[in-house]
Amino acid sequence: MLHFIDVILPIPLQKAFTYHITEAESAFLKPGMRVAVPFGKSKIYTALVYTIHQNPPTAYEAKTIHQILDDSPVITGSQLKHWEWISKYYMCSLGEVMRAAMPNAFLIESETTISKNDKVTVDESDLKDEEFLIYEALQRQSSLKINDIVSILDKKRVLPVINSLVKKGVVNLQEELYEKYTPKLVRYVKLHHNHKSQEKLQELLEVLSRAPKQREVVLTLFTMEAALKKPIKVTDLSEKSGASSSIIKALIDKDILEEYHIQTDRVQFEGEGDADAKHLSDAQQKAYNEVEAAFQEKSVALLHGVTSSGKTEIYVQLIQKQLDLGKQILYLLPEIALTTQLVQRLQDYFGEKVAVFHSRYTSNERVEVWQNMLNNSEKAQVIIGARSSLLLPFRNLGLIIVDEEHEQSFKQFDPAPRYHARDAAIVLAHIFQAKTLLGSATPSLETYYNATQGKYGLVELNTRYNNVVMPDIELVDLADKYKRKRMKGHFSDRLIEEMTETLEEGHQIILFQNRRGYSPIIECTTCGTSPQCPNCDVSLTYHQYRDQLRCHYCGYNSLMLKSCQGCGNATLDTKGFGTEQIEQEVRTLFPEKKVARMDLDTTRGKYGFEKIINNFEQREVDILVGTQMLTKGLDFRHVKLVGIMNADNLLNFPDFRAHERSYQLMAQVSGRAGRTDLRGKVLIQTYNPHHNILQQVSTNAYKEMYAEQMDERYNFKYPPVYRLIKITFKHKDYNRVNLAADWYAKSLKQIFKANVLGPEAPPVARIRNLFHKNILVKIPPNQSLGKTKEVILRIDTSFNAVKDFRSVRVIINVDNY
DNA sequence: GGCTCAGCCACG
DNA sequence: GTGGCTGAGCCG
Repeated sequence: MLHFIDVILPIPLQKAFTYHITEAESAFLKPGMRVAVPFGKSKIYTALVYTIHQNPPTAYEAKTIHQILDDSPVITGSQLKHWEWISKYYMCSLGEVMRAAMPNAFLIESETTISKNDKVTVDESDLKDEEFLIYEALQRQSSLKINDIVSILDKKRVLPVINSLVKKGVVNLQEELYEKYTPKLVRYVKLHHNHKSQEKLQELLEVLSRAPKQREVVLTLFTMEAALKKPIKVTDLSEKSGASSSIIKALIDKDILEEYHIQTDRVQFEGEGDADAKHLSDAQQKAYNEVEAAFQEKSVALLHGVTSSGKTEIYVQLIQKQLDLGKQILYLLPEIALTTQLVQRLQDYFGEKVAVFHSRYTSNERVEVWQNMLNNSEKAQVIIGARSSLLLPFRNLGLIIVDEEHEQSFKQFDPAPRYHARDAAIVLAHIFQAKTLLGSATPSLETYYNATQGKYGLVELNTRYNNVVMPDIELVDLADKYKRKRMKGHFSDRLIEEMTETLEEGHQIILFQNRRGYSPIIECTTCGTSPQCPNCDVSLTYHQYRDQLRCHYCGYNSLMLKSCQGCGNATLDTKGFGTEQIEQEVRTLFPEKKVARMDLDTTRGKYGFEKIINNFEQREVDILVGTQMLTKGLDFRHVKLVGIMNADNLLNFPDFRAHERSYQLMAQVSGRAGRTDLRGKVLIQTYNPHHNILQQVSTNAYKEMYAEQMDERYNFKYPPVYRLIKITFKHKDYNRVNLAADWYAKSLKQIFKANVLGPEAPPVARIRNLFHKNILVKIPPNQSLGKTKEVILRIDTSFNAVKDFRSVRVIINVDNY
């Protein structure tokens, strides 16, 4: 009997790949183990065993695997089930899910190295110039990597040269595999076993009487061992005894001390772990009870609690309950809200049981969390993480909390898998028969819809913790202020008054402007031309702090122009404004106050935003200017005033969710005001003070907003009433994208008729020199989502059969909102 | 003519 | 994803 495995490879291919294995391997391998397999002409990749079977492939001879990498699965069965759902629902390959889920260190790849063949005497005249260069380099170095050769020859295509050398027998090729994960080893010391007996010890101390420093070290080691009763780190010994590492090394070299290594976790917990959970207020207790009651009947519940209502305390109670039942908890947050503040708080309650997982972790750190979870270790009972932590190997999940449920950053856009963490969380919980709690002060329409339809339980929490009053929200009419010349730059007299007062009282201010840079458009007042990005169809944004023009789509940048490229006049003017300009104006208005800016440009780097948040927390900054980053579940205690510089560019955003988003954004920023005993103040500057959304924000009328927006969604057939699938086409040839998109749309329309919109060019029709076109498929409530996807896949297959279309990149985005 | 580069295909 | 093949374009 022949044995085979189908494997998942971390590449975007739908196909299954079959390899031949021996009978012994077949008995040993289990789904979820990693194997190294040859793929393509020379490379070796990490693959995951998917199925083990006895069906030989008919069309080809299966290759054999290179080696087995694990002795037990690194992927659990429930994980595979979840991956399958993601791959099917979001129309991507299992390989793409695998790539997103697995820490990089698990995905070893081979690297080709070249060494010289000593068995052959080389006739140097037989070598071409390039071949000789490599031959020469090998005289000095025993082996070369492909990259080394690229730099020796200074060109990209080096493989033909190498192949020719192999043919001539001058060199040999090896494929080397590297295990990328390196455990962190900590050095420990103990007394060398030669000196363990009492008499030997006496002897030793006498010998050392002439080396007081070394004697001191040995004595310190004894006291430490006696006091701590656990292994002694070299660093600790050095610190306690005041001896330098060279003294300790001398003792080790003399076989007086013995060093050894213990593998340790890179991620160490810091919290106390014994803090008592805060007592719930009556309102919180009531909400907690209602959540529990909802879970009796439904597997998902929405906790709709106004900003500062103390949702976290309720989560803490729910987590404690699951821990008592011996279950794991996943606490999902938008990436940016994963600050040390919050993690610290939870570690104070749950100590070592808390594990954190997010994209700023290094590959090695991720492997450690992964391993802890596979072992169902005590250290991985409460997982706090961003979107991607959904893909971890849970063993015994009892509850998933999705906090700030409305955040759009839960949806992954690029690359595939384009999953929504909230929805994928509900499916994951279902696999474990666990519960999901969605929390938000401004729930997304689709979630609130599901809650009102009875699909989810609904719990409302309307009082703020400690009975802090909701902030007072005032709308400022910009048209009127400009007409009456009450503006200084982009600040109305009202905003300046409130700022002055707040600063005098010693409180802090947040200013919100949803655009980074200094100004989004530079325009020549003589001829009207404005500098455009050479690769994208957008105008360049001026960034003053580097005196640069930058494209926010492709990263292109150039120095700020001195004069217009069109007419040569030095009559350049700025249009529109971003965070930089606001920051600058604040400095002029309040020169003695400290201002900081928080946007993509100031938060690059591993701890970029944490630094800004901490500075603000510590009150080293009085005024914080920022983009929507400010809204994501950050806790600032001393902010009294929030200013929204211009609400209109939010409201006018070309997207069916613009109004919903604007409400959420403004309500969330407003929620940052007035945390302590004083009432917060929010000023919203706008040209449309009578806009319904602004009225609803200022009166905190979520339900009105919901009802009105739902009306529009019904009328215009948008989610949550209809579902959406967006299909994007990209190609560097304008005509080809158009033809391809037209063909695709025509095929779709034959089946879905008027529910196919487009093809339409997006507002920015060219990005990185690729032209874009979109088709939107709307799916009515009574139409099967699964069937719809089948039709799309069928059309996609025939599309790819057309030779001219194959090179057009097609991106299918399910639930593209 | 020979070389390089881009586009396209297949990979088990 | 990546190497190999093929045809188009460019310099000597």
